[in-house]
Amino acid sequence: MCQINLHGVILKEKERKILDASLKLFVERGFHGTSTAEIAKTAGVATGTLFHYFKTKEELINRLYLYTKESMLCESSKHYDDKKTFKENIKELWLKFVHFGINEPYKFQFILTFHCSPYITSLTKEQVETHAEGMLGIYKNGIQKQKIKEISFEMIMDYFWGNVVTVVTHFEKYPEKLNEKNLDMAFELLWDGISK
Amino acid sequence: MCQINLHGVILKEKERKILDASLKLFVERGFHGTSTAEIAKTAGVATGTLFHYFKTKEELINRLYLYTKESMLCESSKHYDDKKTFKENIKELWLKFVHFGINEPYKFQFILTFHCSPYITSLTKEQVETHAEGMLGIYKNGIQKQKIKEISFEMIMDYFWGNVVTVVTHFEKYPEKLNEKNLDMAFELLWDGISK
DNA sequence: TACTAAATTGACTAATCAGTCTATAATGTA
DNA sequence: TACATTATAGACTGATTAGTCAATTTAGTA
Repeated sequence: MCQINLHGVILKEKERKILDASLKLFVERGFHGTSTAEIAKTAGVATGTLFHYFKTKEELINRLYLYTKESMLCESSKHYDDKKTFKENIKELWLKFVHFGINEPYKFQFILTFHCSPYITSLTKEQVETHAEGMLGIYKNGIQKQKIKEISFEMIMDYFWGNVVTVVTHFEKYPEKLNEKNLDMAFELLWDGISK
Repeated sequence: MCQINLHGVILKEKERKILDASLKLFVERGFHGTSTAEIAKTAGVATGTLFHYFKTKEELINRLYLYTKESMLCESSKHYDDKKTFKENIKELWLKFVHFGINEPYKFQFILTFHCSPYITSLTKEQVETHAEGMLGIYKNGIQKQKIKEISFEMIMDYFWGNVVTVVTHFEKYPEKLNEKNLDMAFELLWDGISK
């Protein structure tokens, strides 16, 4: 459900093609390494059409950021489930991100590369809730139940996200190793690190 | 000792200034986002001088990669010390990388950003030994002494390096949190993850 | 000193860039 | 149908780019 619209706005077909072409090219060659002419050509539209939908190249990358980040977050918006153990709750969230990274490598890489870049305005960043939302509930719960170490929320957050990135990158590098057993082992590295 | 020369070749002063200016600008604005004119201006030389030392912009970034990566590796070339415990050995290596990242944020960020970029040729990558060298000895030792989990070397390597990146990035974001206690806690996250 | 090679300069160039503009086609609406 | 709005196209433009080149200075050597 959460695929063709962005903040509730349905994307036109050519707009979509431009975003998809940009995603591929920005990841492969970077922002300045990709010309608007190349994007238009890859998307199969004229440059005029590109600038009809996106006023500037910067607006294009900002809209692309919203597009990719929402695509990731809508996969992982679930909240804490009391019927499952604490560890299972964390693992579920972890797996959602890891699967997103594996199934959508371009979107994942784009978020990684550009979430700290100067082209993405702070206004854009404010428009998407961070992936911290899901984690905050889990963190409070974990501290309260004394399941996780007494480490600051910021540290756990960065550690959790860093672990997701590591694991996704690892299985991208060694795709033949991707199976449930290795995925479980990778999660244990994280879990044994943060749990008491 | 290992600062002004590169593969034993001593750098001329202007060559040095060009590399330093490039490092700053490439990290801040990216490869294509930085013009050779800007680099020359920042370095205080003419564009002709830049192209006298570096045939092309690509050669410049490749030499810069060698320069930064050697700068990192020469800080951490020590081998396994049997007088210390296994954990202490790992921690020492870990701290070397973390300190490098904190003390040389531009070099660290440059390596992070460009080690997977298409501008760095595979020939260049072959010229610097990977940071795997120091780790391999530790890994074999750890498996043999049954101190670490039975996980593939590649996974442990990626996990170790991912952790270094996470920790450096974290303390860059929250510099007020940088102290020995928090550094120790950060290491425990890694250690408890990989140790049996 | 006299000669050579290397270092340094900055004006210059062909190519490429983001973005514009005018014309035309498609779509919606009354 | 008649009219207005939106979508699409691609040639075009002024600015910027990586890299060149001829002229000049500096450094090394005999």
